[in-house]
Amino acid sequence: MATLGDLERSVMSLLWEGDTSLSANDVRDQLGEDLAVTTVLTVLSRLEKKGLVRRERSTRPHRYTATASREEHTVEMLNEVLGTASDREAVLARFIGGVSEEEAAALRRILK
Amino acid sequence: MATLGDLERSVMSLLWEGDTSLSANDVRDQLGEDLAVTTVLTVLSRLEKKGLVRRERSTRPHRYTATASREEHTVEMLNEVLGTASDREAVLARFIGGVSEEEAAALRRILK
DNA sequence: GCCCGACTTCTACATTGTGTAGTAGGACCG
DNA sequence: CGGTCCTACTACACAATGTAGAAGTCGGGC
Repeated sequence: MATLGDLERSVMSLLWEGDTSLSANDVRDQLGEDLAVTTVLTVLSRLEKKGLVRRERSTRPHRYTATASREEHTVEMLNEVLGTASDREAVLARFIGGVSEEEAAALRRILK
Repeated sequence: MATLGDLERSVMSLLWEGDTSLSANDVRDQLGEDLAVTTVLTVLSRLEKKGLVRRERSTRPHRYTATASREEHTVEMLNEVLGTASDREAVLARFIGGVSEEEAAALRRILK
């Protein structure tokens, strides 16, 4: 399971928000908290190991980017959760039954 | 986040499967592994604290039941994940776009 | 070619969640 | 009253995460 800690999530948010790649220092600056750069580097390494982040090693301050968009990642999570269901259709039915009317309309369009 | 460990998940499976409430001993017996009852009790307590399990304290071997069905729980998880999305519709679109044709048909029916 | 400063890697420690279980205490049955 | 059954409390190991210092490396200026 790719469960993220608070700091990891914050870092991913930054990488998902901006469309440019960031260096460890960029990340540290953009996070509100006052962290050591090594802390950020550790987190980035862990995220890389988890496959959520790609690291450009050829440039000298290495630059980091998310391997998938936030939406793609969220969909992966959804599918992971749905994968644990014994009765997928029952779960989908309830889940979809719970979305707003607007969203339901959008879904009808998509399913056409 | 209500993320479950392996043993916790196994116990929840038992409680979700059978429709009767179970005592700690029942759970221990029905799990394949050879665990101490105290282990099972610890896990059940933690699940209770997480709100996944209800404990009947009035009977002498306390009896345990899941507070929600497996499907309900899965839907909760899905909503939790969806809640982290910035663009819900985009996520839903991708997610729903990925289900099988059969499931899509079922969803169309539900959305009517 | 060599050194300095920036950058990365390695190592480390605290905290928390989970698996696992022993031990002690309360209630009941005989 | 003693044994049995059950629960509560306590404990410990292991992994994940937040946090950072110390040590190593690399590129650019001299």
